[in-house]
Amino acid sequence: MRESDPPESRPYHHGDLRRALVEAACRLLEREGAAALSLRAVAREAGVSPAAPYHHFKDKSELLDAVAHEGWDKLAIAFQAAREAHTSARDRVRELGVAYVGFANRHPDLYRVMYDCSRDKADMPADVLEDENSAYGRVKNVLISAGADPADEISLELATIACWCAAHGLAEMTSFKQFDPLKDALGGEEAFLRGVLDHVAVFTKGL
Amino acid sequence: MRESDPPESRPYHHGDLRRALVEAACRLLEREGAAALSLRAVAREAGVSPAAPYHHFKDKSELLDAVAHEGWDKLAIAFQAAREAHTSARDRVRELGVAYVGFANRHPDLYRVMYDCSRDKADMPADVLEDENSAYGRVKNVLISAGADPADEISLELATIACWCAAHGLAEMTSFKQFDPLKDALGGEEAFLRGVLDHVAVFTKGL
DNA sequence: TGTACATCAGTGAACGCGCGTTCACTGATGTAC
DNA sequence: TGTACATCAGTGAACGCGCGTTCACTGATGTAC
Repeated sequence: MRESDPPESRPYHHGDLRRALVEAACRLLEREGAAALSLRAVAREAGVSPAAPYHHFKDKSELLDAVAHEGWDKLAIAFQAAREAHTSARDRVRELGVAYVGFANRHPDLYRVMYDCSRDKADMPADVLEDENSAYGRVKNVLISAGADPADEISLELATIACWCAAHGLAEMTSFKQFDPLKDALGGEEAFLRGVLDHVAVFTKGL
Repeated sequence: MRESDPPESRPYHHGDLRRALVEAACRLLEREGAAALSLRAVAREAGVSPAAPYHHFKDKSELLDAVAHEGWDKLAIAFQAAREAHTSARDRVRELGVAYVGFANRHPDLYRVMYDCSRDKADMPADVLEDENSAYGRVKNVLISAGADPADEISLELATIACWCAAHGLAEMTSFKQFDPLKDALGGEEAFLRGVLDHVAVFTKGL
């Protein structure tokens, strides 16, 4: 209801409709889920005509890209917090996983959009992979800072992929209702995540 | 074109339209992907009117369930083959993973449907979880037969979930084009999967 | 400081599309007598 | 063995829906003189 609260107060020109659309999309994702995320619905949520978004995005997929980008930014913040206060290599890798999966668990539909965009961009220029800010680069860096030997390239790549896949798998599956009893037995979502991640180890030279 | 090959030869009554629809759906998944899997498209592929499927399935989601079921059956066969000829606990767990992920890699869109159906059924009666033939039950059994202590219940559950999540994550991500160079360097898809899975270990009492 | 005008960022109606589902129907099948 | 009839498994036309996108438009803004 936010957008229709003062319906006549919004000026003809919006100010920053691009931003407003991305935020409306995020709100919709939380409220109605990924299946409800149509361009028209986003425009509606932002209180604007269905044609308006086309002044800011080439098409629907460009809007989705922006939403995904927003998501990765939010995740980066969650990572920042997790990086502190853990000393052992094992702990740091695990807590990165907890941060990643916890984020996906708190924003499952946003995470879906993020993941799908990455997937579709799978044939992007390779240097994106090496980007410090990409999830992939981030995982690799944590492994290195946790002691992995960067000289053993192939092994490090495989370990990074293993980490990311395990995190992604858990991220998608952690909301299975089937796990609820176990979560309760362990004392909540985070304890459950730590429990699962404690049963996995990643190997590479140096770890 | 299979269905329109002898277009006038098909009798008015189909014989086993239910089966034919499930097979048509699988063909569509391979050929056009999950996004193209509409009820109408399946009927079209089977050479039948859009209303015909309703004599065999309550609605679209019931057809999807049948397709997913078919998928799990196919996966079970792949598992059977993987169970043989590996002796060490580590190898057996890993080869189960290779079989699972390899299947998902060969049939990515079918795997999507299977996974989505499981997800939607997440509030099913709990005994499905314990079903020997469920992916979950199967993983757990391999862990036990590989030496995991079934008495340490919580730990075994967590290890099973860890396995399944890692497998699912890799299953979804293995088709990322970004990994192609590494796959080539290692000598193919299977070598890549073994490489990644070799960098992960699952812990529980007895392993 | 005031005005003309190009540009920008919206509107709202319309387009064609494919979807899931329903409906009244009809052709084929098989069973009872 | 032949026939009447209930039942089954299809047809094809139609429903309403929401979608992405385009279009001609108009109101607001800001810049040049």
